Amino acid sequence: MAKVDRRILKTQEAVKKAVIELMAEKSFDAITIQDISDKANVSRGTIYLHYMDKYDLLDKLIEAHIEQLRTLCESSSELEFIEATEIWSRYFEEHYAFFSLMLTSKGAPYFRTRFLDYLIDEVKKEVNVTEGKNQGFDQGVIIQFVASALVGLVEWWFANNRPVSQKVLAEQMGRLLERNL
Amino acid sequence: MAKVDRRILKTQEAVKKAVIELMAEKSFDAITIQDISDKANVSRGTIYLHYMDKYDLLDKLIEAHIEQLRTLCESSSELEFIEATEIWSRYFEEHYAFFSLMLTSKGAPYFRTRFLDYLIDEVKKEVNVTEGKNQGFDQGVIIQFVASALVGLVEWWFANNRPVSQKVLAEQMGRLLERNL
DNA sequence: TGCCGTTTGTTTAGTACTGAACAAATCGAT
DNA sequence: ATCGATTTGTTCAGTACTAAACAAACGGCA
Repeated sequence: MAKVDRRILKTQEAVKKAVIELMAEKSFDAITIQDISDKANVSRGTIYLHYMDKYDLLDKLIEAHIEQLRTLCESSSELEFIEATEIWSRYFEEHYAFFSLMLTSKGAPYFRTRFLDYLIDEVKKEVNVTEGKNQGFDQGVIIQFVASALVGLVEWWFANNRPVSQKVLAEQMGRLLERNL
Repeated sequence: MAKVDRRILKTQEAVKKAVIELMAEKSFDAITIQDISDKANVSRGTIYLHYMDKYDLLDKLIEAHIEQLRTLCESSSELEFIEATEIWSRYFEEHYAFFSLMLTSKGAPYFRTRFLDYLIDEVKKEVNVTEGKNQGFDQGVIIQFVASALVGLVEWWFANNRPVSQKVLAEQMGRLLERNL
C-alpha cells in the first residue's frame, strides 16, 4: 500500500473527530461544513479535498468502521463464536461515542442499513443449510433472521446505555450465534 | 498582530507537547530531534523551520510560559498579593506537567535561571525602599531575597508533589509577600 | 587512534493545506 | 413570493509541510 502523506491522515483524523463531537451536540443535518472545519481546525476548502460533501464524509466514516469490523472478522474467523463476539463487543465499547450516536437517534437512518447489509454479508459466510441444525431451512431466511437479530441486539445495548456488561453481551451473543448457525 | 497560519500553530503545539511528554521519559539531553519529530508526528525538517536546535526549542517553550506569567502579572497588578498569588499558583497547577519537570531534576538547570531572572524583574516593580517597611534597605538585597525565596518555594512545592494544596500555597505565599514588600 | 553507526543541520522538488474570493444554491422570515 | 443572510462548492495564488538525500559532527568502542 503506497503510504499516504501524514498530512492527509492528520486532517482526516481531525475532521472525523470533529464530526463525532458535533453529532453529540446536534443532529447530523444541522451540522454545517463550516462547523466541521472550525472544530477540526482545518480550512473549509481542505474538507472538499477529501470529501464530496458532508454525506460523503459520513459515508466514509461509517465505511471505515465497517472495514475495521470486517478485518476483525477475518482475523477471528477460525475462533469460536464466543471468542469472536468478545472481540466484536470490545470494539464497540472502544468506539462507544461513535456507535452510540450512530445507533441511537442522531445518525440512525444512515448507519443502520449499512450495518445490517454488512452483517448479512458476514452471516452468509457462516450459514450452512445443507447439513447440521439448519438443514432444510431457506438460506435467506436464516441470514436475515440472524443479521436482524444482531443489529437489534447491538442497538438495544447502546440505546439502553449498556444494560449488561460488555463481557456478558459477548458471551450471550456468542451462545445465540452457536444456537442459530 | 498579523495572524499566523494555522498550520504553524498546529505543528508548534504538537512539537511542544511532544517535548514535554518526552521529558517525562528521559532527560532533555537524551532526547533527539528525531524522537521529537516522531512523537509530534511531524517531519524532522519541519522542526528546523521553527527552531534552530533543540535548545532553542526548549528556550521558546520556557519563554512562552514566562510570557504567560508576565501577562497574568499585568492583569492582576492592582490586586492584593494574596489574590495575585492565587492566580499564579493556579497557573502552576494547570501546567503541572511542565513546571514539575522543569523545576525538579530533568530540566532544572535551564529553567531555574530564567525563572529567577523573571521574578527579579517582577519583584523590582513592587519593591520600595524609600518608605514603608523596607525603608533603609538596599533595593538589590530585598529583590534578591524575595525572588530567591519564591523560586525556592515553588521548587519545593513541585519537588514534594504539592505537600500543601494550591489554595494554601497561594494564601501563605501572599502573606509572605505582604510581609516583605 | 581509527572506525562505524547515529544524529545533526541543510537543501530540494513535490504535495497538501490555507484563506480569500466568487457565483450558485438553500434557508427563514416577512 | 421576495428579500437578505447563510451555506455551499469551486478556484487560485501563496505558504507550510513532507520525504529524501547529503555532508558534517558527534559518540561510543575496539
